[in-house]
Amino acid sequence: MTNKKNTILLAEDEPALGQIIKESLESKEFEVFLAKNGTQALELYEQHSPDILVLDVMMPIKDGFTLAREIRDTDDTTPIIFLTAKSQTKDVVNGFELGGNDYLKKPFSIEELIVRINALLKRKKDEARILDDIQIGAYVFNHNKQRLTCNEHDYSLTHREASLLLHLYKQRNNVLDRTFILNKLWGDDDFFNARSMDVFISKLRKKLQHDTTIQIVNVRGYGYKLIC
Amino acid sequence: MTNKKNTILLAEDEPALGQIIKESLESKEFEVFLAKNGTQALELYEQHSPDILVLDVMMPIKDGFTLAREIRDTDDTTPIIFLTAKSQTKDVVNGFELGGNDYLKKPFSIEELIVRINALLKRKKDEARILDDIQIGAYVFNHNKQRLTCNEHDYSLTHREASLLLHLYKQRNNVLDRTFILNKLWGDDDFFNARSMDVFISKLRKKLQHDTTIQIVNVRGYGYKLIC
DNA sequence: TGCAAAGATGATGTATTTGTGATTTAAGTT
DNA sequence: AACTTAAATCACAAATACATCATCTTTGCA
Repeated sequence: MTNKKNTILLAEDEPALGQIIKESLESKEFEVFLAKNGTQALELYEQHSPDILVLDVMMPIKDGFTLAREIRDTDDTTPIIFLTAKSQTKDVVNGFELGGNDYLKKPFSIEELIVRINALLKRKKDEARILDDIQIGAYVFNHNKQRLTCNEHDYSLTHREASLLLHLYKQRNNVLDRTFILNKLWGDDDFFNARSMDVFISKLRKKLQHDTTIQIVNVRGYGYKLIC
Repeated sequence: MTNKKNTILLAEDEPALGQIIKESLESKEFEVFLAKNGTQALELYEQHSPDILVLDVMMPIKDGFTLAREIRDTDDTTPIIFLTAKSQTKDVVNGFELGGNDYLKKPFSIEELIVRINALLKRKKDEARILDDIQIGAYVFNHNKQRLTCNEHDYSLTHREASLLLHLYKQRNNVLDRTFILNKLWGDDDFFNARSMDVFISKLRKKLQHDTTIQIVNVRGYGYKLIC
């Protein structure tokens, strides 16, 4: 993926504070759009589709909470961090209920803001990753393309194989319940589907055999565990 | 899904504080396992596989950071909240780098802890949801089962249809780039794949026609936008 | 207004996927 | 050690998915 700067929309009505936060973030290789009220922030949001929003709660014309509510109407993925002078926990609750992802009380350290921004961006990236390459031992598994690659070996997986492997991966090093997976993928955990599932486990094992540290072990009566 | 209590592993060496947090959380319908040091916490973690971890950083025998590092070796999904008396931002940075998901400085309000716990649990649930039912207008879309349902209409989707719809959904109300989707799903954006994609857009439109508020609109030369 | 490029849609033959049966192997139990 | 139940593996017919072709419609622009 391209390695361009992450963009931040910063809404802060106090000019001096806004400027210093902006500069600090820019020095950490973020691209920052600074708005001095909620209305201006909404404009900048629509123009630039920033990666993350840092919103002061108390602003003239339109406050941070109202702005967040408007944005969340159509966009429930872009992370939001609220900044506030109020120390009322009621506001914290309010912020999270509106779909905020973090809440920082003034005064805060810039360092901490940056850490929390990075944590949310990392999460966002991790979530997207499910659609990209997943490392499993020496293999690369792409659920979306239904491919499983290991050195010169390159398998294309069927839908069943790919879904099953994804579930095993999501529970890696833990037992994945037979009935859970049968209900989830086959829709019903009857005898025949269970036989069918056996076959697909078998197929996956064959394709995963080039890295012996990876194993799909059976837990008799319960399910399967992907060890990697 | 079952509606049983969410479980919390709380590691806090100060007995009085530990007890009061435990009771507060229990009053909010959480099931709480209280450990008084990192070693005991690890045992409880392995016994109960809690939904979320709340770890005091400074503890005798084994501190919260060390514990987190051990847990993250095999489990990078269970959310971790650190509690600390230290106000050094260096520690906050440290906490997040170890794979922590939130960091609360003592003294904190119980209310705020609860809000942050709920925010992380909600996120966890949302992430799992990608494997479950997604609402699109009057439809229910299950990417995993490759099904699309609307009242009495019930379609089973092919892998291509399901993946395409998921991508459109993830970018809903925004333009999804043609070449992006071609590279992502077909692996290459040549002429023939583009024709193929047209066909699948067509098939999706047909299956989505029972709710007229949903539309896949073409943006000539760029891509498609799912409006819902 | 007309032309060229982009997009939409239906039909179809080929290739792939999957459920199921038959058979073998392994794991617990008495 | 015999027995019961669960799991593994192979093979194959029926069902399904997909690329591609042919044809038609829309859009943007000269």
